[in-house]
Amino acid sequence: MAPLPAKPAMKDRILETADRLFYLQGIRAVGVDTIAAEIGISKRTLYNHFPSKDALISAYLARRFVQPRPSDKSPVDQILDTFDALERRFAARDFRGCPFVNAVAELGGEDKSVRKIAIAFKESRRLWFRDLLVQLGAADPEGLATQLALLVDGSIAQDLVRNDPAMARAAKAAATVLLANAGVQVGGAAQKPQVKTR
Amino acid sequence: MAPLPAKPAMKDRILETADRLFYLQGIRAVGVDTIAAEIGISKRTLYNHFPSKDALISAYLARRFVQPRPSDKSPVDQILDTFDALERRFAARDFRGCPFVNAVAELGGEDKSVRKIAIAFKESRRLWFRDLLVQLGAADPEGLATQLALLVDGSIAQDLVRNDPAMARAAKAAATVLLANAGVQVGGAAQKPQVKTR
DNA sequence: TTTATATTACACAGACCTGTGTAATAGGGC
DNA sequence: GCCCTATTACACAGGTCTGTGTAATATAAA
Repeated sequence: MAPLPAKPAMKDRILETADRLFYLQGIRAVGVDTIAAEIGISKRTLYNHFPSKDALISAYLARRFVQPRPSDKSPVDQILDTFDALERRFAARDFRGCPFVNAVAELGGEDKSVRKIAIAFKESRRLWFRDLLVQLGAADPEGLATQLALLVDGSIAQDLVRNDPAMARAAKAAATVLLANAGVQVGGAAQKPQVKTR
Repeated sequence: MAPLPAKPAMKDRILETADRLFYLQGIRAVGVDTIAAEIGISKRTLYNHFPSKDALISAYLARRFVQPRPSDKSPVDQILDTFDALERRFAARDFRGCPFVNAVAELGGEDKSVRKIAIAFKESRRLWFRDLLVQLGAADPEGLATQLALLVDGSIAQDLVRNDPAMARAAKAAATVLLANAGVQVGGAAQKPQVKTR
């Protein structure tokens, strides 16, 4: 009666490989034959685990949808660490932008399920920022969370094109200013300039 | 001896149509047959004007590389108007992100010429920001120009996924704060808080 | 061993793609 | 009229892609 007979090996291997190839080379650019050949299995086996390439694409994106794990660091450190982590990922040779943005870009807005999971991912990241900002007592946590998300996605898009990890540092610098302006004590002394934005 | 016999009609029509289809549906998703059929010409005619699809792709991206025209508005208005223009484009139904970012995302970083023109475009926009910031006497115009570019690309990526023109307003609000922090007088009174960013 | 399941090799259908070859045709300038 | 160029229709080569059908084979549990 074991619900999982501990035999998810093949399906996981397929997913891992599809993830790597889809992400690095693009979804349309990678055929199922290529994925199967890379693992060393037959195409038939792949289709025994996933009914179609679309199903594999969905599973790929679902696998990429990971929530940031809880941290015991201070909220402001968690926010700023985001940009340090980005910089590290930019420096890695296998970084190729945001898989959700890339999927929407290459599959088109018509693909409903892809857009849906991409929206869900972006919103979950925004809410993660927002909750931390609420803990910090920042002014307008909703708006500021959106702005931080813009900086994240902006640096990702810029790095995708330019291959320049400095984009993450620029985003962090901007985030620092925005946080300080919202009354969050960041590194140095606290300020409350509250520039009016409209 | 007229250098241009005023007969660029066909080539332009091909480019216009390729631009629209490539941008809206993706480059890989649109075949040359589709483009020719959309114009109502034969595929042979298309290949008489462009030697390959790659050439058409390059021409498409080159056509998208437009410099912002000179304006007599104040530099700060030019900067902030950028985000208003973005919001208007987001609201249009035919907006589908940045064509350069999309091209790099779907064609992969291996395609040298595509990446090259994408980098050139991003850098030209950053320099446009930078020159305006120099005119304004802003602190650290280089860094701030990069940050503004991040906000532009971030809002574009977010809108591509979410279809939400409010992303442009959020970017504008963030830009306003960053400008004020750099000592630029924006709408209300000037401030010089100068949050230290490292 | 027997039985059930997973996997394999391999061919193939049907579609789509880029790019070319060719001979007929249209249309404007002289 | 004549000539030149652009365009057309159309077939086709050669490639890739997704997805299926099938019969043989491995593997592991009973």
